[in-house]
Amino acid sequence: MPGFKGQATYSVDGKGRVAIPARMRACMSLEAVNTFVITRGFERCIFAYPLDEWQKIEKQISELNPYNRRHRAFTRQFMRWAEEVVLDAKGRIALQTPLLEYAGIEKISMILGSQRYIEIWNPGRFNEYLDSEDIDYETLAAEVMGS
Amino acid sequence: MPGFKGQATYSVDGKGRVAIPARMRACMSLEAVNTFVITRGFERCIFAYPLDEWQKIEKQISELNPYNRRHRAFTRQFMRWAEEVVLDAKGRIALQTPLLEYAGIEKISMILGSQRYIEIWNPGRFNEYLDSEDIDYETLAAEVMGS
DNA sequence: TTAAATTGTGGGAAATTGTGGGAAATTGTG
DNA sequence: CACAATTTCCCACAATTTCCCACAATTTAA
Repeated sequence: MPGFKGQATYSVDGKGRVAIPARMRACMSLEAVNTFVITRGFERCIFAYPLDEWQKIEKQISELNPYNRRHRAFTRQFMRWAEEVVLDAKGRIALQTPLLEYAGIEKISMILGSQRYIEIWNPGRFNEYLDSEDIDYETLAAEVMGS
Repeated sequence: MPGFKGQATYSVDGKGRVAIPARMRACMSLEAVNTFVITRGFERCIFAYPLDEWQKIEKQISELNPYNRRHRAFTRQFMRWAEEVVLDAKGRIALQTPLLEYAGIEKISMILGSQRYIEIWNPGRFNEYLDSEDIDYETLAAEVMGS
């Protein structure tokens, strides 16, 4: 099970459809049955989980205690933005308006493979993110992966 | 058995009918036989459980001790607002006046998927809830799902 | 280097979904 | 038993979504 890799800049058409790059589609397992769950991601982008990966997360959510106020709050926030979408015959998914607004995406989107999931960004916003977050590749690597 | 997800803003007509979004209807198991149990929810919204899910909860309630005063109190409060409703041909359910009043719903309702059940809110009240409850998505996630 | 296959883009037609309202059936009341 | 009020069932319409086809660009194969 290889993770999602690579990046691409694709157009978003009038119906909110975005193509998922073929080489990323090729990484999906059969259990995902050509289905993604898209939702609000961190840093204002859209996350797209292949169905089988999403189900692992949802299982954790289902084990929370619904009589605990904070657990309820999290379940609501987590689930209400999520949406199951199936690839069409041309390998595209449809993104609903609320998610597009959240991510500030209009005509153009940037698609990143990020191991277990795919990220969909407004290209400009992604560059701002790179500038704002103090990301020096080597420093970051040492901090996160270093001893 | 995927949980309910997504959100929608739908109208409530003069007869108190609300459509359940098609995406959510698709999540119901066959055992639910197109039936929901609606009741008072927490945070002043309406909860709608698919019948099979409700039955699991009712089973837990049935195991409470009827000779314990607090258990009796909880059982009363839990059961007396509950109502079985069947989807009509267009995928709607009818909400009775007492529940609509409890949730403060008039013309417009907000419908949230929340894993095991669906929530129906007055949209304004939902926003107030978001403001009042301290909900920063990332903070909440860390708190509930562990660091 | 050319031909064939695949991939990304767009749009029209068909099916589904959400909304509202009227008529028939049911219920409760006097 | 009759009447009013409510609920259920059914139909019509508009909006949206889904499905399908055409075409251009790119990649792969010969």
